[in-house]
Amino acid sequence: MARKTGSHSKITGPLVRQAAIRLFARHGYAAVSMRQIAAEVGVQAGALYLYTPDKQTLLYDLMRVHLEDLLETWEARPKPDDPMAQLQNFCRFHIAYHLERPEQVFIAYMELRNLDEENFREIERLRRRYESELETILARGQDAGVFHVPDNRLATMAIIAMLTGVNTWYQEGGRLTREDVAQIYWDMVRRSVSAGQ
Amino acid sequence: MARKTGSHSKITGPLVRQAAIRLFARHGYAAVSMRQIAAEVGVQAGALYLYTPDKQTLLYDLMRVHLEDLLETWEARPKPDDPMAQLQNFCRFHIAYHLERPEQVFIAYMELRNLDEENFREIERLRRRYESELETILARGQDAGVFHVPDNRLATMAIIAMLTGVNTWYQEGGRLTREDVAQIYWDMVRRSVSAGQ
DNA sequence: GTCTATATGCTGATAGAC
DNA sequence: GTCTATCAGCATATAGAC
Repeated sequence: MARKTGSHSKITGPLVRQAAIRLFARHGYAAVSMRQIAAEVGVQAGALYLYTPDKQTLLYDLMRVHLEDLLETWEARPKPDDPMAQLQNFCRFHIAYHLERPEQVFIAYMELRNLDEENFREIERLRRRYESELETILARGQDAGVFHVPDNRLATMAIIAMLTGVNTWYQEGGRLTREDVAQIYWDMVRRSVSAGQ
Repeated sequence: MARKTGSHSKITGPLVRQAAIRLFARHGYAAVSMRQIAAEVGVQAGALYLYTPDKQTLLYDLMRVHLEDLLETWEARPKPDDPMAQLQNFCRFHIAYHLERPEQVFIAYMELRNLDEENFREIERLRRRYESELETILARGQDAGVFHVPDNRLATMAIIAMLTGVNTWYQEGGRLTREDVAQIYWDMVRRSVSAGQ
């Protein structure tokens, strides 16, 4: 792991972030020491402070960037016209995006309580922005008479919890591909917001 | 917080468990020290070791007892005959039981990675036993032609994630009572496993 | 840009007095 | 049953050499 002295600032920064993601996801923020992160990167602990002012900011930045990327990617995605296609689009996007980066997703959910109050508020603001994207789709579909949802806010939370839950059990190379899973979940979501039998 | 010297073993044990639940749920296992737990109880740190051999076992016991109580309470509950009523029964039970003890639920989900390998296996075994209760209900309903579920295992995971998600946003004394929430979620679950339009 | 060395303080757990 | 005192180790963060 040892690395020779030299100029590496352009690559060490990302390596620090990558090592922190791996270790925070596996052991938890509080259980991981700056020494462990440094060892993973191949530098001494002191050198980390060239790339982050402190451990707390390192965690906050990981979560903030994750949520900003999520929102940016979603917003850049072409949007279908009708509500049913919009909901399908959201479900497929959510599952695909979250399965693609399980460690960041895990950190963003599990380490909220380790954020400073101010950092916590900003992360929650970003999360609410994402949730409101789905809530808007549901509201429009409800108005159009396509969806029959007893409560928009609850349906939003229920669907997001259901979709994000895939990350807790999905295993690459298992019985089902990501597309299989996305298809099956979309089928359940579709029926959960459609008129009952 | 200070407490006078004396014989309190019958109450101190439960108080230690209660304090650990509160603190682990709020700050996370790794971030909580034995000294903090002791201070919350009103004893010195050394006294805790009369009630648990070590910190790891304290965590494990909290999670194990929580899951054992969950299973025991579920198993003692009268079971309806037809699959639709069984599913409704499960949904209402799950939401009610989990909203009643949010801290234990939180710990049981968030602190899995802080368990020793052996302890982890036992906790996972208990969780699987609970999940299989729902899976069995879905399988029977599928056989009876009442449910139309594309994949039993996935539907089980999807429904449990959806129901447990209530704990992340529900606030006592808010817009909706627990019964309102249980009713709305049951409505969505029912439609998600019924034949589509 | 990275290193070594260090400050200051907290950690889990134990020993022995009362 | 609880206390005080303590061990040995690791934590975050910084200072200064190269």
